[in-house]
Amino acid sequence: MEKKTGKRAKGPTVRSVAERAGVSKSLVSLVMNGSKQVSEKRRDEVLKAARELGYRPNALARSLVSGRTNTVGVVISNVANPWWVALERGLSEELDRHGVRALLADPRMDPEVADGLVEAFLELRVDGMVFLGTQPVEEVARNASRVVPTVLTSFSRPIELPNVDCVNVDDEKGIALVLEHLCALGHRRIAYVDGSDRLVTSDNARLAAYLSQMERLGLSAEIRTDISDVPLNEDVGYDAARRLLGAEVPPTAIVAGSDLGALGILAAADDLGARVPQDLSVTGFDNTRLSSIRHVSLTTVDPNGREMGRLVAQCLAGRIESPDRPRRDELVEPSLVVRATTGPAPGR
Amino acid sequence: MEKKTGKRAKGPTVRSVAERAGVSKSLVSLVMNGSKQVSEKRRDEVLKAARELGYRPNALARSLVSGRTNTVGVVISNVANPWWVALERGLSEELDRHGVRALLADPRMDPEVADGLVEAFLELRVDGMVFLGTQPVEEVARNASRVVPTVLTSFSRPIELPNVDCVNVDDEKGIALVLEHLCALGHRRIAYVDGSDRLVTSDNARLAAYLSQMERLGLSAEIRTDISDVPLNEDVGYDAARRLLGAEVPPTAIVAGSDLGALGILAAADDLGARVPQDLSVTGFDNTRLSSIRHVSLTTVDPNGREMGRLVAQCLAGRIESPDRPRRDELVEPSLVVRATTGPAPGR
DNA sequence: CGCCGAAATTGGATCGTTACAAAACCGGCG
DNA sequence: CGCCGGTTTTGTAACGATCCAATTTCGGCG
Repeated sequence: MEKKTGKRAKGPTVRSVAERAGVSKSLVSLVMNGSKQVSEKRRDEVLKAARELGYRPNALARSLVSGRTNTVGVVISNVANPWWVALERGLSEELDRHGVRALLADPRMDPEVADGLVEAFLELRVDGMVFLGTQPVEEVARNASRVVPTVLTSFSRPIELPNVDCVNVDDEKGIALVLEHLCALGHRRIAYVDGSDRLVTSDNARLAAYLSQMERLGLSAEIRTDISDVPLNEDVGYDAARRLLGAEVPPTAIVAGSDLGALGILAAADDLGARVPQDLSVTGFDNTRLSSIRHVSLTTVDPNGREMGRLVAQCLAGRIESPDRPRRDELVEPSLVVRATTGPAPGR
Repeated sequence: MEKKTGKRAKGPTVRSVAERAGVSKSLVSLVMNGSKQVSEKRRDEVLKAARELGYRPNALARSLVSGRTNTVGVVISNVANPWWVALERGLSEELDRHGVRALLADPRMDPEVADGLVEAFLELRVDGMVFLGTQPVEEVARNASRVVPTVLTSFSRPIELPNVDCVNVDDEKGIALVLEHLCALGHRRIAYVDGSDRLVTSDNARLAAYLSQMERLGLSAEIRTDISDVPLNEDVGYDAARRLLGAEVPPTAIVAGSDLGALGILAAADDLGARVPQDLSVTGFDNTRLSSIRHVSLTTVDPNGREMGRLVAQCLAGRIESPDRPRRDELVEPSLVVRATTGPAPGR
């Protein structure tokens, strides 16, 4: 009847509000943006008209002219493994404070999908990008950083790009906390289990930390590692633990590079009849929800994700403000969460 | 030097590409959208110019005129509890197939944040919205559905709104699978543990299914429930199990309304010295990553999240096509995943 | 009463794209 | 050579907001 079929019903615009309130569209714009220099009277009239029409500003049009979207894209490497939740929370909270909103995207572990996703964000003209975790996105992140302010966080290995800020947990400190804890419990034969991303096995910060800290503690002779060439997961941890525990002189404690890996170790201990923590102590890394489950109660390192997220947001906000300022490389202090999987070394 | 300070560097536009290729901007637009009726020669010239300039179409401008963003907003009630992962994956995959991208948002369990998020999506003029899980978003979802095609999924209770599609797991079927499995193992004293969202305790579909199915199996006399008035989590499950197992004639099996609840039950059994599954069988619901951990190995119901996601996408795509078509209310068939927490009833 | 400066309001240009109708091109045919 | 039908190409008007310079309003003051 009143609308041409085929066209979708258009919502109210600044124009229709202006007509209804009997003012110019410029004034409506001023009111909607809370300008101080409009008279009380006009402001009320405009707001009333807007309410009556159910007016909602069109962010597309706004951003087109203003050049800012107040939106940042967050690419989460692997949504299935919820270590990122605390980080994302801190990030969003802090961004909120800057009037910016985070939109999340899941690349589904597929580099091509990741590519498309980032492309979509860039076409949307987001003000910045955050890459959360290495897996399928490293190359993509590189490219994005040439176009828009970018922050990387929780990459498993150091990345130095011009104009890109990085935020990471202090792996060295985290591993040190674990080893000191185990040492204090009398452990000496402490093994380390981890995986690696497909690209490089060489610079795994946690592994490096294990090696240097063992040395510092005078335990160089006890160093034993089992490093897979795929990312650490439960199965990888399980297999590694079976190998380590099957040795002639098995370790009394196993440190894993992630909570998931530690779970695999726990399962292996179960299967081999080793009691935790009486016969074997096990630690994880990340303090995911998994580790806090009563049935698991894993001693682990809390990377302080919320704080990391907050830092990421601050870096990003800063770089949006001044895109060419020198790069920041932040380390966040982790803490140790002692639960039920660590105890005194056997025979002590 | 060459750019006025203060202004952010503007990227190449359809106009600059046109100039460089020596054609009109209309033609550039046609080429970028893959129109069939441009000559080979022009097409190549334009593409070359675009490549050289690093041109990237501005989705804001495009959407402003076309009226479509090819983007849908997905609000995930609680990102921390990863039951939604499979669903989101199915959803995104299917949307991809329709040329639509999903942007996720985390309301952080805060209704106000949820409100702001949805408002932002609407201002971005997304083509549709998906609400994934009840918690803080129900009212918000109601409002959104008046403005834009909307699909609800995994709401804990049935919602009937005009023009809103719903996709859910068939709770009745899922509970039936569990009870039949336990019955076949010889269990009769099968208790049920669940929570509820703060709004309504009354219509919890899984609880209702438990009641009706127990009756169907001739076990009306054995019905025993422990329903909390907060959402089911590990602690709630733990407390419920302690109460149930402390009874004079304790159940030989406990069915939980979620995996997390089942984990609490497992922990309680542990603490009370009840062996699982020899003394007590336990089942969950959702088949989250948690349940598949070797150390847990929970028998649970798999809601077939991927399929649900796919259906959500189809509903949404359909409703974007024709916003006023009758509402669809889909149920997805779940399946039973038998792991290590269920076994023959004691003394059998 | 007329004029001043500050405050309030407005018109029109602009952002980067698509839509649409009009114009240019092109080979062949009468 | 002029004209015809069909394909290519182009100019111009949207889309819905913001920005900015120009204009109107207004209270007070000489």
